Amino acid sequence: MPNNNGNSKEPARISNAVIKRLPRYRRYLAELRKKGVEKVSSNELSRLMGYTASQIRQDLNNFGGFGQQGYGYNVNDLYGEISGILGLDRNYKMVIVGAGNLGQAIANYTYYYKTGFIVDAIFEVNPKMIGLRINDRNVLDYEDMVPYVEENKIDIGIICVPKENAQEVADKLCFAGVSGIWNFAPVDLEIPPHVSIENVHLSDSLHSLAYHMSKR
Amino acid sequence: MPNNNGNSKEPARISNAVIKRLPRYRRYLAELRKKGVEKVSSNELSRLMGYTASQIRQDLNNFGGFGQQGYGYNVNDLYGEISGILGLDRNYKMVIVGAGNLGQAIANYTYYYKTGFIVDAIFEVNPKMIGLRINDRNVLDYEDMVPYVEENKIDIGIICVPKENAQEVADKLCFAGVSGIWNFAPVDLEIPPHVSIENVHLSDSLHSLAYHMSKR
DNA sequence: TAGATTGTTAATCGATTAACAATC
DNA sequence: TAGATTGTTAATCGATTAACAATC
Repeated sequence: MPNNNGNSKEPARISNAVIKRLPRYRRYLAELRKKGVEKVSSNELSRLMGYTASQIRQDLNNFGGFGQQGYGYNVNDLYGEISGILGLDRNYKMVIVGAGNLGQAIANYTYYYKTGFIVDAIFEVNPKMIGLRINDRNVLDYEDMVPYVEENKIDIGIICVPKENAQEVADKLCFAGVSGIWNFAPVDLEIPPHVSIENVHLSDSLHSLAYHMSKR
Repeated sequence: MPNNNGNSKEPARISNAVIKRLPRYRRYLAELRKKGVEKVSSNELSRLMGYTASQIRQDLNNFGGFGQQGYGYNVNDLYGEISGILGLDRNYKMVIVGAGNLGQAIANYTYYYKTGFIVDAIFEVNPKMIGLRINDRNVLDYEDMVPYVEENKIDIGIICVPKENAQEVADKLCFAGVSGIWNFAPVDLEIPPHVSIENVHLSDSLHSLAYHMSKR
């Protein structure tokens, strides 16, 4: 039964540390599944992933008792449960804003599409690009973004514009009704509380790599 | 004076949580500097960044007493100190492995170049791409990667190949002597202890966005 | 049944926050 | 000097690990 703090209506608040580990669990379970492994114990997962067995059991028990004493966890079932917890049992409609290098790279990825994240269109201000097609999606005029997002019930806006314009784009996307923003601009954006945001700060990532490299 | 656990030779081990915040401090300080702001207190930074003033002072004091009682922190100086701590006071030579969408996108970024991260070459297995130029860099044969990395004293290898090939690429890069790996493949790589690794797991990022979106 | 392994409580560890003396 | 704000110690909070009874 899900741990819900003794209140049978409200689910317990899950810490961000746990949430960040879920996609990783899912990757390892996908791997095991592909290899035809049927069951896995917290101890085996521990050896594989480097978390303690205790942490693995704690993490999973935030969401329910998916295992069986004396047996372990069924790989397939657990994979399905985690996919469900992550919200991967539905599709997400996305738009990319900014058809520069990064926007194009993301548009050309087929991986997301395969897993239910569907890029619907790409918006751009540069008139030379408007009307082109990238990986079968239309490059549309940024001016038309708000009505498009409204009419097509877009779920996620992917921000691939220079940092100077990122906040304005975020404001428009939120106004138009997205419920998630995937931000690649190297700034922190202000977002209304009902919208989720996930940042991919590539420069921050590179800088922390530099830190670790220089401290040796 | 740097906090060094009472041992004057060994610097204190800095927690990863702190290190991950450093690039963000640096971004905000860069912003302030650009605006011509001369000094900033932990309280002002707190309001700006959303960390507690106490945490900011603790974080900075891991590395030294950069502030002045009754005054605060000099923006320029602190920016320089943090840049130095991150190891951004030198250049890094990099190679990209994999000239697909992501590899090309990274090659086309000029931002890294400006800040001392220099893409030297791009390696690819596809013979149709070898010999092309992307943003003024040569696309070279993957077969020639190891001697190239050795001869040119490459610091960082950027892995932009499919996940099936990522470990092999990492092994070769480490053998050839890189000291850092920036991994974009959605797998966890085994790396010798003297090499640093930073992962950009885009699918994990998207999946945690999906989690937050579905829990509302 | 006996052995294995979970679910869960308790103990530990580490990170964040609060408080305040030092000092510019 | 008085006021402001740091540097730093102590208190609190939360996350991880250990332990073990429950149970398949």
